[in-house]
Amino acid sequence: MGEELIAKKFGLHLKALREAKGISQEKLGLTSDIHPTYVSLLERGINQPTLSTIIALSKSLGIEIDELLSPFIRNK
Amino acid sequence: MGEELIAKKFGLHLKALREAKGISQEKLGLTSDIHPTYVSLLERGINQPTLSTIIALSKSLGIEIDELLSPFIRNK
DNA sequence: TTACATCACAGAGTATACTCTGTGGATTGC
DNA sequence: GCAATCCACAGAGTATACTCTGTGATGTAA
Repeated sequence: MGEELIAKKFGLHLKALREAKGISQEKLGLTSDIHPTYVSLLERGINQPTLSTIIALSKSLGIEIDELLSPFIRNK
Repeated sequence: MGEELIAKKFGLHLKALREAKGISQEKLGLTSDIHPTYVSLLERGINQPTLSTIIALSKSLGIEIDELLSPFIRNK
């Protein structure tokens, strides 16, 4: 799987999870200490997150890491 | 959790998993298309991986992502 | 001793993750 | 109309992820 596809898949899933929680990119940025414009970059699949970003986002969304990364885990 | 601690935790776990499989950093690097010296950097907790690196490593180790990231997931 | 495997580590370079400021479009409510 | 919210996006800068080459230390086996 190419890196671009990985970023796109992650971005779509992140956006879906955020919208399911009913919070804005700005609010997610505030609670996760990630710049709102970078949340936008992630959701559009332009950049891919590092481990600490993944951890910060899942914590801020109130979910476990394996839920945030479920598109990349079989049987989920 | 600080970024350094995250990198250290991940590195120790990666090393344990790799040694459990009985393969060298060089071999893991070959099959995952990650430079062997970078595997060393990751295991020593100097750098932290991006999502695509996490995916490549878990694939190469023959495990799921949530097993590679289990130190950061509750109830695992 | 020699040879080989494995790894830590340095140093230098490239790619990209991430921040910050700002602009503008689309929507909603007053 | 105006104001406010939300977001895409540009552009520039800093930090760090990642590659590559090389050296040396350690252990093990012939």
